[in-house]
Amino acid sequence: MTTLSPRQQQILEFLRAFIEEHDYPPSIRDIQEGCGISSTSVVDYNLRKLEEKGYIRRDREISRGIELLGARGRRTRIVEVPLLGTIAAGQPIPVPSSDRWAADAEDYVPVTEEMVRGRTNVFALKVRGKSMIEDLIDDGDIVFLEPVRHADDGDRVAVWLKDRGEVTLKRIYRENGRIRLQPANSAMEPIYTTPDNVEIQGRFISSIRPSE
Amino acid sequence: MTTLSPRQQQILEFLRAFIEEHDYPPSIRDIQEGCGISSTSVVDYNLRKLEEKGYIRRDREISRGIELLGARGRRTRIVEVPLLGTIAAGQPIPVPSSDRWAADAEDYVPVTEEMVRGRTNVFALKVRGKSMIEDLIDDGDIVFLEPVRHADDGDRVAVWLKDRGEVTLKRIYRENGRIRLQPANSAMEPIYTTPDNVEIQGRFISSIRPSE
DNA sequence: CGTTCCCGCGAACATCCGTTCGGACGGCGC
DNA sequence: GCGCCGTCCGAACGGATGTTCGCGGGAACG
Repeated sequence: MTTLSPRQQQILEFLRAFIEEHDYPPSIRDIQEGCGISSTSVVDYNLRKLEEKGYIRRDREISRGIELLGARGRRTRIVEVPLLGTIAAGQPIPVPSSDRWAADAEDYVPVTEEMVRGRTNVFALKVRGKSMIEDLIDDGDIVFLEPVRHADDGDRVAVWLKDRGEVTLKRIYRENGRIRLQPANSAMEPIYTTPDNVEIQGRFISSIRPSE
Repeated sequence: MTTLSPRQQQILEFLRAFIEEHDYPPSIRDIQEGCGISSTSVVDYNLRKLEEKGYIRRDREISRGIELLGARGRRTRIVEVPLLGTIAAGQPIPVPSSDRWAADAEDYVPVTEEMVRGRTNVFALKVRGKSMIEDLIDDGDIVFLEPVRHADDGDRVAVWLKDRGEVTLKRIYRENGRIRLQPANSAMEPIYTTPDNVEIQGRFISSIRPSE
């Protein structure tokens, strides 16, 4: 990335501070005053430079049409993932449909779009228990799942066990007519059951660990 | 919180969508067109209502001077954390100073501010090896550290071992005059050394697991 | 029916604001 | 010197934008 003149650094820093404070970008004249510049054209000139170099994006002819870009000229968006409940809770988790998939979410988890790996309709569950500890999923972690009905052997999936009326996160394996739900915890035994007793609710995408 | 008229809900929703798309608020006339309203004064009227009811904040006389308030409006900010290198690399990692703390970063990791727990000057390192696997930090994970020089017993810290010319992530314990660097991996032995051989570079805050 | 209140409409106004243009200053290479 | 280039200056133009005001329709109420 190209180098910035002192004035450009100053303007960039002012942009950050201004947006941080106001939640909307400054006008050219705001920048002018804030940086002690004597003419608006100087601001315009340097903003063009900053745009060429990929630090900002401008919408021409539009007041305050300045958008700060990230490190490599990219813009990281935030996805609000609905937190639908706890996994291993006694209640089955309603699987979201795509139209009103988040209507009954208690809460939302804001994460960078990288966490959902480009998937759509991702939902989140809070993990209870340590049954997946060897897959590095701890008690209290939040897991992100994509709503799928089918999974491959070895996938980490949230399944609803009909006879137990319970949803659990396990690795799934099909073994000659029956289903093995394998915890990632050597102290725990797998669950064996039949295909008609399980309903796959989602496949594991990623997880985060909330503040300790 | 008071109830909103359909028009006010419509405007509020438009505000959210517009800001999400542009990163700056709409003008009155943007709202007018976007909501199919025939007069700017109607927009102004309803914006006043929204401000009275506490959904937005307005800066008078300032174009696009609208700020979204409230839980759903509160924007989660993104922090660009400099990725300074790999931990357990052969090279000591230069600890950033607060003024030019990120000048030599190879890359930046965008994360929600929750990941840095409100700390400032946080930096990131990519983990190599499984020495902290029982603390749920895997090979390839990215850890976030706050630059500190001192730590308490049991803290997970990045330390520079002077004699090895190496930086490593371990739990630190002081034991009658010497230092024990404890891996979270029962297959590995702790490192014993002397206080003058270690230099604490940062304390563990959180970690993420990049795409698999 | 009259009054009041909420809400919408249209136009006009004053200002805000992005853009442009001519000019100037200083460093650098030829 | 001379030209070129990056940067800055001051002023002006014109469109964008927030604000205001008078007016009207409709619902609720006495």
